[in-house]
Amino acid sequence: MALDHAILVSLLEKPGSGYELARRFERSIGYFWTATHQQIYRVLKRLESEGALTVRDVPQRGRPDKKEYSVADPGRAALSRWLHEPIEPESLRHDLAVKIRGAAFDDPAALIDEVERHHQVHSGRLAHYLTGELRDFTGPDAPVPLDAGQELQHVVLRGGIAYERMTIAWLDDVLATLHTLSSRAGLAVGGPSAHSA
Amino acid sequence: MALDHAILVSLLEKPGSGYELARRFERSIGYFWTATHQQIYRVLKRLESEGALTVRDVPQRGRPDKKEYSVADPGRAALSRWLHEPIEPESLRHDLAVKIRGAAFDDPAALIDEVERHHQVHSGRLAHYLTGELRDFTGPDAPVPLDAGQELQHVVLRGGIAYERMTIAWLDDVLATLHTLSSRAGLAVGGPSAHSA
DNA sequence: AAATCCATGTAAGACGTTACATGATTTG
DNA sequence: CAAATCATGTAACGTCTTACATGGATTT
Repeated sequence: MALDHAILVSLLEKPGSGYELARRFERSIGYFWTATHQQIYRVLKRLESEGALTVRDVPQRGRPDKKEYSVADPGRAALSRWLHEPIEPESLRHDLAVKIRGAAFDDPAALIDEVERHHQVHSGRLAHYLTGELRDFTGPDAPVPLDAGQELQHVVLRGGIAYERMTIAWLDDVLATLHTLSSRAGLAVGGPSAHSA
Repeated sequence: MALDHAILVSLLEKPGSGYELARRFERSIGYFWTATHQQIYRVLKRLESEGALTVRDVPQRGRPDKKEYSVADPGRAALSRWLHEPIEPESLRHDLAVKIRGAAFDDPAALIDEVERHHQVHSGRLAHYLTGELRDFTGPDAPVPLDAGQELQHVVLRGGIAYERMTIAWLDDVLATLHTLSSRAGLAVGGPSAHSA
């Protein structure tokens, strides 16, 4: 289960509360793993009961107290064990691709808006990643040289950037295909004036 | 739930048994959605009980009988409804990226073998996709012109090909980063002969 | 006054994985 | 004769998602 390990890595990078972890999963860690706060709270509890984490109650003024979790030695050891185990290359689950193949049995043109919406979302993510890259790794305020942890974070971020660029190019390809098919649909072999069923 | 819809699309493309679907999920549909035979049998039963599918018992000689499922009108309607609903752009779950970030707290060089193994798997998938593309869409035996369904299958396959190419390039980047870090680890600022802790 | 943020949680249900089970036929 | 292929399923368990619930502080 990689959620355990993703949480351990994130807490090693910086201790924090369940709420803070949930925010990180919307940002940097979220580039490659998603989780909701419900999942996170459950796993934090389990990892603490297993001794992998320690908690510290942090009272706050004007805010609910928070529980700050840190990685304990057994947690670090469990992570290290996992790092040395081989894992399966992941398999995709891509709803949009199911839709595209399904469109053959419906109206392909009806998918155009949906694909354009996905295009916008991915363009937004790319812009966000590029901003983060400039801020943390390649801009004038970035540390020089980067330490090992930062180099590794950077190469993961480059993966996210490459993924978004590839996806955007593919969505352009999909849009071109859908446009071709819908203009083709109006035409029979003899030309625009041909009879239709 | 996209497994329902992936099964409906696959059965619209060609009716078949649970076993045959499981094989397809290892191949063409599996480019973008995975499922095991246990999941498939459960969903087939449910879809049939809901009236979305019809079954036909096909006796076979020297083999267990099979149940051939086809999509009924309510199933087609359910698929069409889903096609017109917006879906969320998917979020990644990439174990290897978790490992790469985790490597900062362990030995980055220990990841090299694992990354090379993933590289090989993705290279194999790419070769497999390219073979399929040549056979079905771009080679001399492919139909000309392709119909709408084939064009849509092809654009999805192009997505799989782009994904594998992007991933392979990224894994090269990861390997270069890991090699740089492990050669750097042996060196202190003053050069190879510097003292170590 | 309403919405959003911080901060934590419970509960129910859907979904997915792994292991187990059967049995004939074909291939090596 | 052993292993793989075809074909279907059950059971148990683990994970993930969605909805519900609370309550003060801050922002609009």
